[in-house]
Amino acid sequence: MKTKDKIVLTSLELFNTNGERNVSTNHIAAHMGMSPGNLYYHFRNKSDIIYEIFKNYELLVDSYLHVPSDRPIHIHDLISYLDAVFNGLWAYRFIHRDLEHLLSSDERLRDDYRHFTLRCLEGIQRIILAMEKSAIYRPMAEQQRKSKALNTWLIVTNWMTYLKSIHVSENAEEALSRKSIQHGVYLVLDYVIPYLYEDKRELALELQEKYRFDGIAPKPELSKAS
Amino acid sequence: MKTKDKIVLTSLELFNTNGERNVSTNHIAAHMGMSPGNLYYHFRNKSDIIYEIFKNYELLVDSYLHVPSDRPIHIHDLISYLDAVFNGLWAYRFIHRDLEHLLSSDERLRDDYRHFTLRCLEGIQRIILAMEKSAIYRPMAEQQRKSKALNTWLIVTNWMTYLKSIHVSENAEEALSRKSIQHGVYLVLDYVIPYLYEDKRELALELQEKYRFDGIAPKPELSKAS
DNA sequence: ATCTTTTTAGAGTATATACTCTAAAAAGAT
DNA sequence: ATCTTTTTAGAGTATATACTCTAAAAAGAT
Repeated sequence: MKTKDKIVLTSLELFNTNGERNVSTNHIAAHMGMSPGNLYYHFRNKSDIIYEIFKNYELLVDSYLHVPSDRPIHIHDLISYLDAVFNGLWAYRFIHRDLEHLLSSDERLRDDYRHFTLRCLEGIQRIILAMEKSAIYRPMAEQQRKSKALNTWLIVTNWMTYLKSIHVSENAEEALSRKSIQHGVYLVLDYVIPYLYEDKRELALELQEKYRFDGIAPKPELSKAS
Repeated sequence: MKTKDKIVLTSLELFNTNGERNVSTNHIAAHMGMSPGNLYYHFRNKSDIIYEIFKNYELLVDSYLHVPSDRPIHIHDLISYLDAVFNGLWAYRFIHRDLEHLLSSDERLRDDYRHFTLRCLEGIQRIILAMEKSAIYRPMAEQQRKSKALNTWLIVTNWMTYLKSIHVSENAEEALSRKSIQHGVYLVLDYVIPYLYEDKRELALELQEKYRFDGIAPKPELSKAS
């Protein structure tokens, strides 16, 4: 593997575990056992590394957010979408956690991210529409479809941040178990299910159950205020 | 007003407009026309300023997230909750935007925020339950109530970040108009309405309509990928 | 009027960070 | 075998930032 690719991989790993803000270019170089000078031979600056990582993420998401063209869409497709989405979210979790700062320090990323978001929202709407056509979703007005897509987006992109914020320990690795990530799928399904036709609901509820994870809120301790 | 309170106010203002990360203690002092030394006379460090701001926010939210004890709950109460929530969100918007970093650099804040979140989730659940009892919401299982509360929380706390991320300009002030903030109310209502009894839906839809704002996604431009 | 406490200014400092520059080593081409 | 290009190490730098320290001014108490 080329040094350049290794830098991207190492950076992603460090960003994910420590947060972009806490990982300097010196850290990345040190972690790879190379000199800072060398790192800067491969990348002009830190933003370029981040940008390249984002581009990979974009590619990943764009690759799976498609309505099947050769056959009607099925409930299982919905599950695969959600699975894929939350896996991607996990693999690039630093992006949504440090989004604010990333966007404010790189105009190019900001632009791309905006388009990426709009593209995803359109994709979700197309999926909803396809579901309506296969008699899975009840038909709805365009405005409603928009709201559904947006709410779904908000839930999905905030899931990582929520999980990190709710856990006691600073150390993300133990807190953010695979299981707790998957509970995101459960939540989105909870949002989706009321709009399904009655005959599909049972299957959906069954599938949903596999994603449930109750160990999220760590302590059932009594809260201070009412 | 005491200098200490002025520091808190100025900091909140600067954090909101520029993001906590981009506002140094030197900036705050300069913006107030005072010396850094003076600022550090009033606050031991930057974290203490942030902590005090958070405590104010906590107080604000805790003050309105209550089920009325003397009368049954009404749909209008729901609207007031949402109005209050989004106003609070706006007034302290830097918190949810820079949450990740704030929590990772202050253990005390981290703990308090966790409790705050759990408290809010419980509050939302209590409101849902009260709505069920006043024959507004259809009755649901506890697990479902939990999911609803959590999804609502995710939508609400991500709304600010979404708005900032989707706008072209770096300058938040023009992008984040009062109107676009309010669209968050519209979205949450969209989530809520299907669970209402039929006879309440029309009123809810009417109330919802006032919060609609279509100018969110700035350009209807064609996206690059399908 | 004098003493004490609070508040302020302003210069200064340690540290981290993103990034540069130069020279040497390694790899590749013919 | 020699030349050219790519890759690397390592020392160094400018800058921002959070925070400290000291001395003086202002405010308050009696």
